[in-house]
Amino acid sequence: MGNIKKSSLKDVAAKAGVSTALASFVLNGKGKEYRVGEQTAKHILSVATEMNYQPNMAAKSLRSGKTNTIGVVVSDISNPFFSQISRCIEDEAAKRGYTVLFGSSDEDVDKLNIIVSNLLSKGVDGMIIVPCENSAESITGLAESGKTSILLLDRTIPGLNVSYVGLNNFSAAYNATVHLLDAGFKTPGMVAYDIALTHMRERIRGYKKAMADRGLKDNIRVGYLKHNSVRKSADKVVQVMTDAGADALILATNTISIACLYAIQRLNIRVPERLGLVGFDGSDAFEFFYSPLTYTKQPVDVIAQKAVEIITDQIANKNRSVQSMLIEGELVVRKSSSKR
Amino acid sequence: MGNIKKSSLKDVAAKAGVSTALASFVLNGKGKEYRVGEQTAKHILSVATEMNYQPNMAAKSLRSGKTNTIGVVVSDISNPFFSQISRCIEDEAAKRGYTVLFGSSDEDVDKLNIIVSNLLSKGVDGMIIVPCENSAESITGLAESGKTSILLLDRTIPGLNVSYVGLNNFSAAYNATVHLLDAGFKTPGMVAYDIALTHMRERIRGYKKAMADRGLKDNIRVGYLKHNSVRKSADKVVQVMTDAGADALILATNTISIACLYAIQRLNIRVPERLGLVGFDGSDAFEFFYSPLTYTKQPVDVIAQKAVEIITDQIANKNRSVQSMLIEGELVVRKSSSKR
DNA sequence: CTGAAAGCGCTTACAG
DNA sequence: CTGAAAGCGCTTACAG
Repeated sequence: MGNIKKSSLKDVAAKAGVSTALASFVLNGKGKEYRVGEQTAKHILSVATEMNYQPNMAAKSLRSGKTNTIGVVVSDISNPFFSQISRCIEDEAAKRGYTVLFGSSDEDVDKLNIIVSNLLSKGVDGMIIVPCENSAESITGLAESGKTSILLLDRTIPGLNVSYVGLNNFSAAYNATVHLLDAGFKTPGMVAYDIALTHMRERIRGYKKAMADRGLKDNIRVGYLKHNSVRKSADKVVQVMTDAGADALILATNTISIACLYAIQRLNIRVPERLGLVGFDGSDAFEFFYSPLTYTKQPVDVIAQKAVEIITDQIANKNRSVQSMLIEGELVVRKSSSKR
Repeated sequence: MGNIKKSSLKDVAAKAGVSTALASFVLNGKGKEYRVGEQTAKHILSVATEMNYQPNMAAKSLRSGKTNTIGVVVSDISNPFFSQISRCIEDEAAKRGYTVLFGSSDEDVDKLNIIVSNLLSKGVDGMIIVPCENSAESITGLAESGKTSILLLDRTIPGLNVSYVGLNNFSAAYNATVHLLDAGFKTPGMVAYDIALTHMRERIRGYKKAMADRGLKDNIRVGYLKHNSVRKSADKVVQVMTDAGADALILATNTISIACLYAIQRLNIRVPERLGLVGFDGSDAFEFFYSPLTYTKQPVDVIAQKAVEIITDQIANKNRSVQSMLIEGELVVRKSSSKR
């Protein structure tokens, strides 16, 4: 039992009767490149396997300046949207030989800064960041420092020339609104967050534009939930908006959707008869709500895939070539938005 | 822009006009211990801040043999139960100065082995592992190698003397069964997975024991879902069990619960009139199912907290002192298990 | 084709 | 109270 010393490159080299250089070449698959004898190579490999050699990543990193690690800062990894996207990022990164380090900012700049700073210490080769409110300054600083590659996810920072992958929020909200209008609803409103982040702004803008395009400028109603008391404010906002005449609601995020469903259940409002509904992101809860929810589905796998693709590309090519990409959402139509 | 060189300890020391030793002591909070002059200490600290010094973790790890990192291997981080527990682990670990590295095994030994091997390379100080089927051998090997501290989560490996934190599955299932019987159901059955893992075995054992204690040995019915086609097999199993006379079901995991709810909805079985229900783990979906679900709640935060506490303790004390802990679940009673 | 050696950034006995 | 120096495990020019 216990304390079996891990074998080092040196041990392997010694046992194989070669120099550490040779062992290193072979073990890193650079045997051909450095024209190591085929016999020698095979021998080294078998010795390494036999000794159960595990390279010490700390040493590798220290020497190479690369960690093959990317940091991912989301809002909260226990939120279904982010846990799904994290899982996809993990898989996609693994395919490319990268390990992922996660952190949850809770939409708080201070936490975000601490996480970023830790990731920097860990020497991540790049970071995928979901920026939170008031994080523009520190992220800009990070980007300009050139210490690591950055890609923004889900939301971007206007004016900052950094890669970004996210949903086409504008069109998603636009389409949801048009869908409700086409289904016969007259005065759809939107329930959003009281935050100034781009994804939210774009969703609101998409809704407003659709209303304006249909000549319903005067019926635009946006209700704002407080980020730190979603459930409570949902009760109020849903009440206020329906009282004011909204006959349908576009729920601007996953969490907002759930919170509003609870509110609607409590307020006993009939869906879709008295209130049409379009949710965001999908959830098992949407299926079991008595009137299954129509919702905008984000292709999480595609988003994750593109994000990892771009960031690893950036890392590999050392090019600061900024690439951004908007992914189109998909409207999944169900009962909650059917007038009849 | 670009390529600002990160400042090293040496840079800080040079600028402060001291040796790297001194700088190292002070920056690691060991100034007192090594009796560094207070002036000197302050000066070093301010220079470090000014230069925005970030220690290079790779170098620290290489030198110290510690990474202040723990690896966490769950089944699937996008599964709500695991994403929640991961989040709690992250927070709890951060409090203690540890960073967490996650991996998802998908209940597959090969994937688990790859992840473990990667974590070992990364030099994690300890691992929290949710063992999957057939992983007993490799985990035993890992434990015996003494290369890292291990704690098993959610499930354990019988006969392996390793720390373990998980729910008291036996009593959770026992209580759920008794609850259904007390509520007036006569022939509750259990829907479980076709796997031999301890958490599942214990839940089944708890159910059977409760039935036996109530003299209902002959009415014991356990239906097994296939792990790789949960939804499909749920349709069949629910049908078969109700046909066979089950008037209530205990759903043995979160995923099983959701799958069975879909099946019940499709089969149009009235809950709780024709079928009483107790789910597992909690979910928003449970709330919106037309007959809100009674369920066994796992205190995820406590489980995560204990797990991190024990593993960090093990790491710090280098003691192989094995500690195990069973956490009691809580039955949240709702409509789905009320006869009237 | 192969080996000896420098050096990545840090910590820590060891001297003073 | 402070400094010079070894060494953690690896990679990679540089010689041969």
